[in-house]
Order: sequence, then C-alpha cells, then structure tokens
Amino acid sequence: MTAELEQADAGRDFIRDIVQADLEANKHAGVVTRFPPEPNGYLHIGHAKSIALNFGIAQEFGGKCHLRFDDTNPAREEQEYIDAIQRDVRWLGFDWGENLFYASDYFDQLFAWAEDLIRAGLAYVDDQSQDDIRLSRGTLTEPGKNSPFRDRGVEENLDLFRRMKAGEFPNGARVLRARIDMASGNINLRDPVLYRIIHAEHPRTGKAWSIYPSYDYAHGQSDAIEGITHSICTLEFEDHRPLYDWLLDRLPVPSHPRQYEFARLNLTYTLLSKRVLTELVRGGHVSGWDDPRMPTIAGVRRRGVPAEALREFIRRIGVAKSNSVVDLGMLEFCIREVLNRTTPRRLAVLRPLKVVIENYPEGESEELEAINHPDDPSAGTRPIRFGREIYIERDDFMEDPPKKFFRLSPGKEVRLRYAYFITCREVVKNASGDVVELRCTYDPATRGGHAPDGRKVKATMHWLSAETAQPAEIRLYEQLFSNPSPTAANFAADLNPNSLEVLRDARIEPAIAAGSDAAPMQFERQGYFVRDPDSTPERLVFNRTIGLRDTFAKEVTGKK
RNA sequence: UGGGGCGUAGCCAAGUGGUAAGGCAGGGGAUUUUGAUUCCCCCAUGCGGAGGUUCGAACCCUCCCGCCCCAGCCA
Repeated sequence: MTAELEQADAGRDFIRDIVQADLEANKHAGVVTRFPPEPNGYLHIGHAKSIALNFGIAQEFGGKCHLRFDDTNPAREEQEYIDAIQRDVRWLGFDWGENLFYASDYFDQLFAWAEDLIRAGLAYVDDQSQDDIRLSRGTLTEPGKNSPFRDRGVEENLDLFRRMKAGEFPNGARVLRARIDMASGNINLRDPVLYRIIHAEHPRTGKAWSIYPSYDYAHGQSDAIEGITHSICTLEFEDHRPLYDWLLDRLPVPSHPRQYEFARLNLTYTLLSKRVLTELVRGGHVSGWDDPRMPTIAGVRRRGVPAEALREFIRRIGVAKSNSVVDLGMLEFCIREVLNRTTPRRLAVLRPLKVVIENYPEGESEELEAINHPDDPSAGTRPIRFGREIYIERDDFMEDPPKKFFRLSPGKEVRLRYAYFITCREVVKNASGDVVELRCTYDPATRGGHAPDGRKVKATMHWLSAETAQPAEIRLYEQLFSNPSPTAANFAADLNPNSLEVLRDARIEPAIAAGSDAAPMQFERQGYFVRDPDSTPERLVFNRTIGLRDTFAKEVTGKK
C-alpha cells in the first residue's frame, strides 16, 4: 500500500464512506453537518468524538459544520454552559464561522409547522396527566391505548394549542402529541409528545414562550431548516429515526436530512455522563467542571492535555456502531506522544532530599549547560546552577536497595544529569530515624557527566542546586475512579480516594518559573506538567498532566 | 416476550466471496547522560456458535447464543 493510500485510509469510517458516496452521486451541493449540544452541562471527551467527527467531515469534504445549541428545555439550560461549550469547541481546534445557531431561533417556524400538523389531523392536544399518558403508552410487549382526546377536532386542537402557547395553562396540564400509532412496536411512534408546557425563563427567549418543543420535534426540523445533509448522532437515537423521518415527510420543510448513528465513546476508569459529571461537581467530589481529574474538555485542558492529543486519540479509536470501551491507556499514549514531541525539558524535584557534596568547595558554584529537547537541537540549551548543596528526589535514594535498584544508595555512584558523578558516603537521619540528608562526594573529572576513564554508572538522576531552586506546589493525579468499569448508578462507591496528591514542598529550576503560563513542559524523569491557574506570583502551582512511561515501576509492581 | 442495533486478539478497529490491515496493551532485544524517547522482532490455522451453499466463506443462506438501546411532558 502506498503512503498516499494509507493516508487516505487513515480515519476512514462508515459515515465518511456514506458522505463520500453521496457526494459522488451528486446528492448534495456540499456536505453540511452540525454539532448540537444541549447547554445543560460542560462538554466531555465523549462530545469531543462527536465534534471531531462532525467538524472533521466538514473539513475533509469541503463542507461546513454548524454549532447549534439544542436549547429546547429552559428548565435545565443555562448561559454559563452556552459560553463554556463555545470555548471548548474552539479550544479543540474547530471553527463554526458564521454558523452559530440555536433551536430557539426556529421557535416561530416550529410552532407554525405544529399547527400544520394539527390541521392535517396529524397532531392533537392531550389533556391527560403525565401518569395517564405513561400508563396508556403500553409496555415493551403490549400495545398502548389511544388517548380519549386523540380524536378531538382540528379547531379545538388549534384553539387549545394556541392557549397553551399563550400561557393559559400550568405546567403539565396538556401536551401536543403526534398522531401516529399507539400500537407501534417502536415506542417512539406511540404518539410522541411534540410540545409541553414549561413556565421558565429561557436563556435566549426569556419569557416569550410557555411551551417548548421536544427534542424529537425540534431536532429534525432544525436540521432541515439549516440544510444539514448528514445528521450524525449516537446509537440510542436509532429508534428515533423513524420519527425523525415521519415528521420530515409530512412537513413542508426545505430539505430532508438523513440521520446516521455511531457508537458513543466509553473509556475505562471513566464515566462520561452529564448526570454523573454534574453530580460530581454539585456534590463537591471535585473542585468544579474544570477539575483536572474530570473528563470534561475544560478538565483535561486544565490538566495540560493538548487539543492535538485529543484529536489524535479520536482519530485512532475510529468510528463504528459497536458499543465499545476504549482502554484509558490509548488516551494516555496519545497524550505522551504529543507532549514528548513538543515540550521543553526541565528539572524539578517533587520530594526533595538534601545532599551535601562534601568535597565541593564551600561558597562556590558553577554554571552547567542543559539541553532543552533531546531530539530537537534547535530547541537549544539553558544554563543550570550547580553547587555544594543540592536536592535530589527522595525516591532516587534507598538505604537498603533491592538488587535491581540502580539509583543512589550508600557507597554507590550515580550521575547527576549534566553535572558530575557523585558517590554516597553517609546517610544522616533525624531522631525518629528518617533520612534527612545525604553526604556525598563528587568526581571533578566527570564534569558534564562524562567519566574520562570510561567507567559507567547505571543511573542518571535529576537534581537542583539548593541555592537557585524555587519552591512550588505540585499536584499529582490518578484516575477519578478506582474501578476500571465504574457504575454510573452508584459512582460514589467507585471513587478513587487517592485521585489527588498535593506536594507542597516541591522545587523547580528558575527556567520553569520564567516560562510562559500555558506551555506544558516535561520535568525530566517525572512526567509532563503545566502551570495551574491557581498559581500566584509567590506560589506557583503545577499539574502533572501525566507521568512518563515507567517500565521500572511496572516491573516492581508487576512482580509483587 | 415487542421494536431497533451490535458480536473480528486483553482493548479499539479494517476487511463484506480469493485465503485475517493497523494501533493500544503485553513479551523479547538494540541504542540511550531521562529505568523516557527511538529502533527492531513476537503476539488470531482464527473472525459469537452450529449447520449449509461454493473450487474457495469473517464476508452468502439457515438456525441458535450473547450483549446494548427503547416504556421522560430529558437529550
């Protein structure tokens, strides 16, 4: 297979095949898709799949993708979410241009079409209570019963519907229903509700309306008004397609879009449900929608995940119709791949252990050179300070190490990255027996990290001079849930109590503090980090986006 | 038991009659001043199962099994 073919095939899926075939058959002048979020919560990485699919298809086939807010239920929707969603879609790297719409833009037209339906005998006002409607809907195996109001005359229906609109009735008093088939095997066709009475302030239309269209009624017609060619949604709407088509077939709409369904994203150790995410926020289990442990777009952004990594992840998992649960490791791989390629390297000590180089002249220090990216010489170098007192990582020292531990321990020699070989001579402990300091010696001949006599060390460690290191707070994250398949119904039981660890006594090299706010970095041997907005000039805070791949840790834990 | 979908490796996922792509994970090795990166190699006699059609079946036919969704005036 040629490289070009591979390129063209990458990211292919059944929906793109359909779009391409339709275009080749000249079914449309151009492809028009849409991403239709309901502004009742923040976007999560499951939405990112839909966004990338809809906007991606538009891009690839020279079409356009609309951003349309499905704001048909003022009881749950808020302006905050409308703003957040736009911010998130943009951050993901997609642009709707002039094509920002709201289902509420079409309320007048939708109402007029509902009257058409009534006139055609295809819709009626039902006075039954919500309970009665539920009871008469039947079950999965038994047909429903017709409403006693089903055969009401056109004029009466029109009058009642207009009075519903005028706000004459309380919530729940009446609904407008499509007149389809109460015996249909497809429950969505058993006279579905088209309009319900909701007396609530709508973020965009205020108190102008007392009735609001249901998703089923608003969605297809909105698609038609906008000239959407391919209306792409998730699997659970497959059952709604007959209703989508039923309405479009009977209304004087300007176009008849086609609906296609794909499997939504599921991830191990993750719950992607607006209900659960909302409860996590409201219940105080996380600090907010943008808590770095949240699978929201806002959360992963704050965590330091690049939009490119998300896009790459979505490209790799593909689009199909089978329910699936993607291994979190796949996302992690994509994050590391992008970050490894793009981030400058820095030195930081998460849990400092003081080391005194006994044979290094007191009161002196020197400048060494560190490279910014091992695979990219153009990234340049930066100076780092070395002196008699330094900090190393506590985890890099073991007083009584197992055989496969080749970092520092009494009598052992290791390399300090970019600096010297040092040998541990003495372990200093406090009254309770904790190691509080190491006394080491260095070999002046190994400056830069090379031994002239060719001798080898098994480890290279990061370090910071006590003189120039700056304090910082570092936040480490693990999965929010400890269960690989957390249950939405009882998510609190699956919460990981160790999902956040705060290190208040970390040290960073001066170049980190001097760096720009948003740019992620690699702290060598530790992982990828990004500055958190909680930072103040006096106290910098960093989030660990993700650790480096750690085969040593894997080996240790794997053999236990 | 009604209607709609889906079953290809531990996890995603191509392939839709010509003899099982790719990625992640995993295993092995090389290089390495990050136990990182990079680079090699291995990883389905098998496509939910059983029959059938065919020179030939993951792809076609029949029956069976399993999983998901639907009984909101949510989307």
